[in-house]
Amino acid sequence: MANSDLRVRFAPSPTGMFHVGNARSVLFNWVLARQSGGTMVLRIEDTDAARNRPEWVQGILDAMEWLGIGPAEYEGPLFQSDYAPHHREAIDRLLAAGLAYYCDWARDQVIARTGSEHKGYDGFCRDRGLTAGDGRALRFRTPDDGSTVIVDLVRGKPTFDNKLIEDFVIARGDGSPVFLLANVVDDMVMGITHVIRAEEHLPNAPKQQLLWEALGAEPPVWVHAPILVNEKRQKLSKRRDRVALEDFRAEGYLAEAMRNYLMLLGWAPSGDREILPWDDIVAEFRLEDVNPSPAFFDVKKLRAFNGDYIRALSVEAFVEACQPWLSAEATPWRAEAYDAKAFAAVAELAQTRIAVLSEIVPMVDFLFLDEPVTDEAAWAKSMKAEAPALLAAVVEAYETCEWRAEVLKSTLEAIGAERGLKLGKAQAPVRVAVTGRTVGLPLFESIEILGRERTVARLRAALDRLS
RNA sequence: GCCCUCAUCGUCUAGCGGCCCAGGACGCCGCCCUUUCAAGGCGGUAGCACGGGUUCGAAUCCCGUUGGGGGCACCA
Repeated sequence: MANSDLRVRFAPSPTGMFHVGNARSVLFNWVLARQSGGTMVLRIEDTDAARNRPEWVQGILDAMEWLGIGPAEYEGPLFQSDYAPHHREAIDRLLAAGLAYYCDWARDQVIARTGSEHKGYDGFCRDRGLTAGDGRALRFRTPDDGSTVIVDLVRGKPTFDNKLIEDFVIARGDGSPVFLLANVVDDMVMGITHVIRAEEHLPNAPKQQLLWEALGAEPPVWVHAPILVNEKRQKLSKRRDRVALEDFRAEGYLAEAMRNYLMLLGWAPSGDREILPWDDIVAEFRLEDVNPSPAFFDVKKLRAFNGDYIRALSVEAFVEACQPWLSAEATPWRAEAYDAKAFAAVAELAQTRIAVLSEIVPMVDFLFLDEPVTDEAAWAKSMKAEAPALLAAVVEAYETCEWRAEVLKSTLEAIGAERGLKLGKAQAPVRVAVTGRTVGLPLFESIEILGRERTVARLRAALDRLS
């Protein structure tokens, strides 16, 4: 699609958390703008004072930047609150055209009148000729017959019976515009041609299209992307589910993996590929091919993607990527104890063993801790009857043998063999004594890097504990 | 309740009337490799919701049923 006139927008409200659903929405918008040579505008919908704080806005900008959508990639940020004059003007026009009227019925009165919470407003104030007044909201006069058909790139042409669209509120009793109106006016003023958002907005589309038409403008093309659901198939919620982009980032998910995974929810590239270069995704993505049904946001699969991305990193890049977790204030070891060279030496071995970057900490902590954190279950499982004698023999040998992984291995192998133990069995008590765990990096390479002094000391400590 | 919407392995999906007794990926299970654990390799498990049509032929088209989801504020 080459259409440099295309203008899309990402319009989050600064509610304090950028979640994966938001991430997918920006990505869809941005990809479409990018591949058409069009423009994406970022509009912060800050009209609700209750949920509007400067740091939340920064959070949106940061999240986008992390995803690879920096300031140069969009127009804005524009703020809805700056467009109040336009909202006012639109309201006046609708009023003048007889398409809007004042109504003093509050929600609970509407409910009392119809006897149901879900029947909705029935147009009671339509012809009461109310003028502007304190507490009187402004309602839009919707058509009595016909239907409203919206053009939606992923869903075809959803059709709504106008009779069923109530005369909805466009301005509150205090005169302030409501989302339905403000959102439309902003899109009109900003020249938006394609409104790409989540499916939860689908029911708003006919109302908004009616507004576009009433205001004399050509409605946009709509795109209602399927919502993301949890394992119980409910819409992802920040209260219930793990959805904050920042949390995934803090846990060590790579932005590249995240955006690749997100784009594959509801869409698939050609061929049997899933993990593919971002440029390929940008080139191939088609909104028309997006599956309209809700998609489960599967963290397990995201994790698998992330592991793939981690393994695809060069060792240098991997070392670099791990730094935030190794030098964080929360590391279990003292900051001075961290040894960059030692880490660089084991990095390659660790790279295939973690799926999210934060897992690097328990993987290498034994190198920087004065004493390893001993997992008691691991200890109980590995320190069997033959352990004392075996460890004693290992101490003796390790005090003098050449300090190289191959030698350390063959030495232990020989000691094990004397006792009828294969290497797999013989290494267990040594591993627990040195690293505190039953699983981890290849043992002899780890020991070589740890050094003779510390290794022997740990073996001795374990021996002490056993006696 | 009303409106809208969706429906291929447990999950994400390929499939757009014959190439499909349905392909890939995640998960799960085996085997190989192996210094634990990973990674990697090989193999396996499992699906077209149901019922009617249309057609020589349907996962693919139509209708209905069932089931899922979203929405129904003077929030956004």
